[in-house]
Amino acid sequence: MARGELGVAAVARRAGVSTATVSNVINRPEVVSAATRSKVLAAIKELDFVPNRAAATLRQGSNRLVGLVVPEILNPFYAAIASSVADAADRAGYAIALCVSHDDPARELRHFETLAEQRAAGALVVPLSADPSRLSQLRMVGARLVLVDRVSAEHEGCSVAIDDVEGGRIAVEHLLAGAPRSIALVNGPRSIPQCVNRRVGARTAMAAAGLDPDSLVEFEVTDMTVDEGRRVGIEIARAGGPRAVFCINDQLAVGVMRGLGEEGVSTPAEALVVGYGDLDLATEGALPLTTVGQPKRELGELALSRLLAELREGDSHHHTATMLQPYLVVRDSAPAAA
Amino acid sequence: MARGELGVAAVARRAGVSTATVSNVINRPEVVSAATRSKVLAAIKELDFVPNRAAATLRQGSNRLVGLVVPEILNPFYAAIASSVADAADRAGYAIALCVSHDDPARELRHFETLAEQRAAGALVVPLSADPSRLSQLRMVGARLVLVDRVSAEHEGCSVAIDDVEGGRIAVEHLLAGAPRSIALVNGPRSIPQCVNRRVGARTAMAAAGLDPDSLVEFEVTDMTVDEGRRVGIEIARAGGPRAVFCINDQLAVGVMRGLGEEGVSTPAEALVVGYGDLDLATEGALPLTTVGQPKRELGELALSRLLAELREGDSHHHTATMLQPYLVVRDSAPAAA
DNA sequence: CTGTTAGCGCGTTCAA
DNA sequence: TTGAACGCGCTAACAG
Repeated sequence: MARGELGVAAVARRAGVSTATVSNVINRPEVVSAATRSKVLAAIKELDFVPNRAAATLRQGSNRLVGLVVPEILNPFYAAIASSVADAADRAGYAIALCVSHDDPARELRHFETLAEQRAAGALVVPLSADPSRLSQLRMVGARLVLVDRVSAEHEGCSVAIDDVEGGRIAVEHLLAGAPRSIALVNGPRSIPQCVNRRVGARTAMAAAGLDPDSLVEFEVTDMTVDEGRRVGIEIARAGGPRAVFCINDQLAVGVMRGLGEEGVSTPAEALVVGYGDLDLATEGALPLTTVGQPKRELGELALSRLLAELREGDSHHHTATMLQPYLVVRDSAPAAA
Repeated sequence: MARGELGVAAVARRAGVSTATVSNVINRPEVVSAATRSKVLAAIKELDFVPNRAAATLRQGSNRLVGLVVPEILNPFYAAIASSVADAADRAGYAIALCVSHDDPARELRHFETLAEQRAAGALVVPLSADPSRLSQLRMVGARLVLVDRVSAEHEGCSVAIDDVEGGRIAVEHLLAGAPRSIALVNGPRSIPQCVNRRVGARTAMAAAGLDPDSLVEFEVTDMTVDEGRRVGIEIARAGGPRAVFCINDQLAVGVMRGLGEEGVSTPAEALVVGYGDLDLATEGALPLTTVGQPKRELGELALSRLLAELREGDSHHHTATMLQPYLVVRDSAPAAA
């Protein structure tokens, strides 16, 4: 109304029916006779009636709104999740509240509060820390939660993640197929779970090939950037180090390729490089980087569908922890073994 | 309240005050004496009271929620806008509803309806078409609108955009400083306003240098991708075409560099290339691409601040159309003239 | 500074 | 299948 708004009452009057009937036409059209229905719809159109969802929310205790809480939206990985979640939410008639925690736990907490105040039906969250106690505020108002890209034994609810161990494994498995003298791992800080897990996978692949996991030549960088990668690439080249390099992300891989190249070690002729993440810079062909792809779209879609299922099923719902499988994207930097 | 919820009344009882006082503590703390305030805050904490914004919205006619309607969130340009808008909204205590129209006008329209039903206070929209009539639904419920990255003479409201003409101009101006024999423009479809505007700027720069704008050697591609750019790069190289190339976006520029390179034309020694957009693939150093940078963060922040100003000022607000200036980011693909 | 009261618009009874 | 009436939780207006 806001502009002389009148609500269902006005529509009811106009259509010569009761407010309950108008409500039914909007929410359960199948329960209203075709004749009344079209009368009501006509009245709605004539009056430019816009249902007030706040009233419905107040009445029903929950809004058709789901929160999407991510650490960062500039990161293409999260952007991809947001994109698929937005699509799926759209189809289901839910609005999505974008919450960017920006690596700030306080901000994340404020977002939970806001979602609770809005009586969001639920939230998909990529939590900053796996500490589940922070999520209690949301549960308090009956919101359902799905953990995305993280798993937590303590989390009471569904979770959907991508198997980083497997990703590390297939990356190194692929490199080993080239029968290199030795293999390097360019890793990020151990404080990042992904780095830990991908490394575990890498070592698993070594062991599976009958090699000593400790023979993996490890480099650890603080910033997982192209520049750091380049530095490591130069170092590897000068030291005559491994000619097969698994980088924990694509930025590092790009840098390593450049660093190697600057020292006269060409890819893939003299060195193989595998990245991780399948960023646009790889996808769009900026660089022919062999990398580990992640089912980002499925991740988002599945997360939302788990949430909706929980909403639908209520207490009869039983939680699931899903692990999606990454896949190898073979390009020139590490071609398939002959 | 969803879990035996009781609302302000319960808090009021617990604190021994009236509901109005509780409301004041929440919304205008400065109007309540320190003593009562702390009593109320204590009660709120003890009861784990979570204000129900739906009720407030119902009462006030508008939610502290702004819609962000973008064509696509995977596009890093829009992701950057989303990021800055999210930050700014956060600071202002607004939630943001992410609406991805995905190049589908019907979906865009549904988003407007949803925002209207949620009684969003306003929306920042990057419209699919400049047709302003589609926005009426939102206005109908009193929502304020700010147009982002588009201008429309017919739009009743503020707008914030980036000056693409100027961007095209500085790009070609920079190339001209290298005193090339001639200049190529690799453009996208004329149906895209950005392509038209950047071209205008390019021609302006030609004219300003005393050259015939028609001497600009133009290539037009349908898909503005790396692959298409590569195709054009090869074509330019083989034809012995211009050795200074302005590409309408960074993907094309990357492709052109590659295509030229494949034909033995090296950058920047034998050819200069300038892109547009300053995508991550450039920023992160994947490729040392000289390009036109855009103040994306400012764009988002300013858009939201215009919206908030309009909300604050009400009818005394007067609309503004702001044009932000792009800037040249000089890297190796077209270094500064000696 | 604080209390009282009257709806905001809708979904849901319950009866007809 | 439809109608009448109630109240969800909150805030604006006014009274004290």
